[in-house]
Amino acid sequence: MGRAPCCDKANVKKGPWSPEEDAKLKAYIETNGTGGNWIALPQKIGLKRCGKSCRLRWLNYLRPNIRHGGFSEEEDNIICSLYISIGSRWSIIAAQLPGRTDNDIKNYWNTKLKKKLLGKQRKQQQARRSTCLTFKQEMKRESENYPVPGMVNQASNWPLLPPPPVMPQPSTHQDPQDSIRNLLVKLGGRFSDDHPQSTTSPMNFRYAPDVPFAQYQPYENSMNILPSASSLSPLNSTCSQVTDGTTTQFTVNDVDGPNDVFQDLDVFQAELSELIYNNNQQILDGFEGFYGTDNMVDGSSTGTSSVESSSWGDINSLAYTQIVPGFEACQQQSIPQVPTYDESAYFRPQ
DNA sequence: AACCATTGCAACCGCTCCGGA
DNA sequence: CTCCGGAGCGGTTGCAATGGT
Repeated sequence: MGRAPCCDKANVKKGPWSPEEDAKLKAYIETNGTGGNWIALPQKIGLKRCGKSCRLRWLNYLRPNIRHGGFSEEEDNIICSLYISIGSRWSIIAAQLPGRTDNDIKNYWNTKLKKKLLGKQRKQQQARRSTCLTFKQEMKRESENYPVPGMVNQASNWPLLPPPPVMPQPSTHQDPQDSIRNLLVKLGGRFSDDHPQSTTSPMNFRYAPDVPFAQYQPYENSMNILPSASSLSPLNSTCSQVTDGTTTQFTVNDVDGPNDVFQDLDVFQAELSELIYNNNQQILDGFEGFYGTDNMVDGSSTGTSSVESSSWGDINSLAYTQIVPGFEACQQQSIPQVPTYDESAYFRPQ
């Protein structure tokens, strides 16, 4: 037995709103307000619409000061940074962009922003792939000379690696109002350096909207937030390996300890581009496919839904593959069903 | 010009949260 | 404390507009 519908589905109109309906709804709300009861509102004004539909129409379209389209670079940055830090919590993101609705931002992300970012990445991947081909051939030659039955990517067979890419350095000035950080704290988030005693993971921030403001709970299994790419040098991270005979488990450690998040908003855009530029095709394809968070970093369950896992997995893949050299290789080794990827040659366990 | 594919956006659906009884 | 109903949210769908062949 399901829940009773909020309205009589047979007697409500669906689909696009007519100008007359818009005018009725707008006039009533501007005069009387919503009255705190959307369900009853359509009957009051003689609209054959579901209350939820009225609410949506008002919030997304009729409400004063609504802006549609024409997102600025600054807005792009805010959306990206918040998406990475708090995921697809569109209403929270929208709250930081005056005049924007959650629906608008959601649509903008899904239809433009994501593609825009991934488009850059694909170009870079093509360039990088050709470089990798050389290493692939090297590896193949070497494995033919020194075959190890049943073992792939064993450390002793790894080719010498090119030096890691030079990361953009953060600007030296410290932005006094780290707006994103402040926002997240304001929303009830937590940073590792705010609560040193709770550094159970190297980067243990997670936005926790379900936790009342200032009541922080440990999120030991939570997904880690993307730290400033430049604040975490690839050289300062290690990836330890434990093999149980059937699968290989990797753990990412940042030897520098807890890291602040979003150290400098000014370099965010460059960093984001850098992140995306430097990811492999498999992670990229994760946007269409799926990587659950259960397969992330420590392999522990996060308790998130599959849908949520997908989002966080995607974004955190982007983050970690940049932060930790060879993170993609970690992923592939702990997810045996994922086909082997040539660029694993870039990773060498320490 | 016609057809098909893609894109963008408005709207819907179903779920969770939350406050009041 | 439990239940119920409304509000709010995020994912998904439907369709018109646009672009490509």
